[in-house]
Amino acid sequence: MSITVHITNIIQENVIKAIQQLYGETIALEQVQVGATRKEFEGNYTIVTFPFTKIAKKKPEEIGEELGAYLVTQVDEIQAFNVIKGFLNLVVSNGFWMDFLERIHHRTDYGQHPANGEKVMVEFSSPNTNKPLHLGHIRNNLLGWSCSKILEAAGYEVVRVQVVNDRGIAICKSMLAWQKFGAGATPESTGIKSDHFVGDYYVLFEKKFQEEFKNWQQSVAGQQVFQSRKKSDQDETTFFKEFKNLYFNEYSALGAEARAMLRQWEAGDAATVALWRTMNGWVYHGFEETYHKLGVSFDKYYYESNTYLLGKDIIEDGLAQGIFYKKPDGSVWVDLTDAKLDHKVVLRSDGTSVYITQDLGTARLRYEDFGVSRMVYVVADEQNYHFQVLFEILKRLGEPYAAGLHHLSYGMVDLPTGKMKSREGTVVDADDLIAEVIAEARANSQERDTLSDVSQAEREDILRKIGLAALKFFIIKVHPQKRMIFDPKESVDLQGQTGPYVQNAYVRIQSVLRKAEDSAQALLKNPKSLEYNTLATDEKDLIAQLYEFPGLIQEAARTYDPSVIAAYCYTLAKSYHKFYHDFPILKAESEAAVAFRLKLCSAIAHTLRFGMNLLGIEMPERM
RNA sequence: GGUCCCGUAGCUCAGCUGGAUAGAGCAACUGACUUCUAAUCAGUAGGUCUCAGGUUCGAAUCCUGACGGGAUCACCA
Repeated sequence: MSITVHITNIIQENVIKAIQQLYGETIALEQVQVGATRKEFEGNYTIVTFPFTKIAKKKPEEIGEELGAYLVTQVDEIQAFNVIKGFLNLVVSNGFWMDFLERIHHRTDYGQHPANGEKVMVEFSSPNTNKPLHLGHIRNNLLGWSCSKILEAAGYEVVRVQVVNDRGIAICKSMLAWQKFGAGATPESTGIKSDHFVGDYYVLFEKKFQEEFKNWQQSVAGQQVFQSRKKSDQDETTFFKEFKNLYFNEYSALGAEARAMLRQWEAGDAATVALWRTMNGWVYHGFEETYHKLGVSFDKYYYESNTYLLGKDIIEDGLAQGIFYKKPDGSVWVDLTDAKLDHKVVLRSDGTSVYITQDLGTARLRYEDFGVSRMVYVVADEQNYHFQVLFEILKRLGEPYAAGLHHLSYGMVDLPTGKMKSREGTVVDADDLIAEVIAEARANSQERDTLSDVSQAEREDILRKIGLAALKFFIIKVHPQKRMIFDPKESVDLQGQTGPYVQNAYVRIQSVLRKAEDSAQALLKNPKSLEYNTLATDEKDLIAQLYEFPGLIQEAARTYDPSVIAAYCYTLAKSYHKFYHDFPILKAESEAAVAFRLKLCSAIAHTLRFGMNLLGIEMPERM
């Protein structure tokens, strides 16, 4: 976007001048409220005059009249005004809108801000390697991806990373189950997508473990434990449910084997490490396929197997600086009670790391790797407390990037029946879901029969774009902070406030431009459009909406909130659909009108495409 | 129990740095395709913005307190 000052700033500054001249008081910029004029009134921008009544000692209406008169004479872009109660509505001149459209209609990157020299890291996805990706990961990936795109559009250089949790007891469970029951099967030999293949062994382990646990519960040993350890009024079922973890760690044969495997892995046992590499390799292969389908990618992968020992040096730093303290047993703590965050262990008494030690170390490592001034962590809201603690510690340590840390926290995706639970088999698988939405788009398209003349490959590409748009838009349009409900049984909507609705506005424009053929190019360059001086309200509104786009991107970047871009794209598409319905374009009343409307269409198409791209949504040329 | 988040139409969601009559979509009902793609448009109906106080010229929006839902408060990750 050009460096031109937004018109609301011009208005604000002139209101300040007017108040100075008329009433002899100096006010701050923030005191001048300039908003968009509501549809029912005439005008583009509205100033609220109530706050000035004390300064002016006049009625809001009088102030409105006086300010309006001043602005019309002093500001070229303001053509007229009207006052309704305490609201001063300003009408921006046609010339201003026309000039603006002339400047941007050909720009495919309208909305892109110039580089600001700042580098920001966005961490997202961050899966465990024992299970395939599910609906929760989809929300995470979409938020992370669009957040990074928005930051780029706002002028940042972005580094996309993910931290892969590739170690620990969970992957050992899959490994063990495969070793014991797999009989040498591979993803290739079974034809199962490789991350699902590994996930199936994780599920198999849990199944075998449950069987073992059940048998033990009936055994003499199990009953003895129940009798001796149960709390007074606890029944058998409840007791054993709560006892599960302890059983795994202290009684289970399978548990012992899995833990032994983890120890061997940590000791660097060659065979165990080889198996671990093989199975994680399968998982990564499957993940990449899903990422590819989702349209996300990463610049750098951090593996916890490499980073889980990091952070010890930071502990030393913190102790030296007196930020941490050591307990007699050797464990290291931080006192964050003055930040309302309690005491927190940062190193175990045996000298090994806890989760946050690793995160401290990884933060510093990333800074050393990329020199970013900001880091955004896209992680579900169940970790809010963890990130408050992490950021507070990094701040106290005086890390150079500490002021630029942000936790993009998002709510869980619930099913109509409640939470997704893997144990109850209600987890919505990412690959299944993607396939379903595309199938839905296909079914819908067949009824419509508008794509019968395109090639098979092209049609599949279009359907893929439509299906994914439906899914992505549905998720992105909800404010990240809110929990959202997703009903997988009810097929994703393709009509109304949806991705395909926005795509359709774009497709209609492309269709018009195709119809205009050669003349379109000439008309798009035709300065005659400037002679079109009877701008209808709908046309003016469309240009005014386009005008707000760059500012909105900044807003979305500032608040790390992609949902505002989704809302914008929808509103713009809605306005266009109405315009398209009510106004002829190629058969407009004059050559100037045709040229103008084509430029308007072109600008809208570019903006919609750019905006949807920020959400990770591709635009088809037809549908 | 402490802390944090959420509560807006039957359903899914906007609006929340205080401003005009609280907006969309879905579902329901009515109408518009010989005219640039009807995945569209126009209309009807649907609200105690959870509740109660407070601040203000003005509160869905800010403050306090209830109520309801969720998360978290491990030498787990």
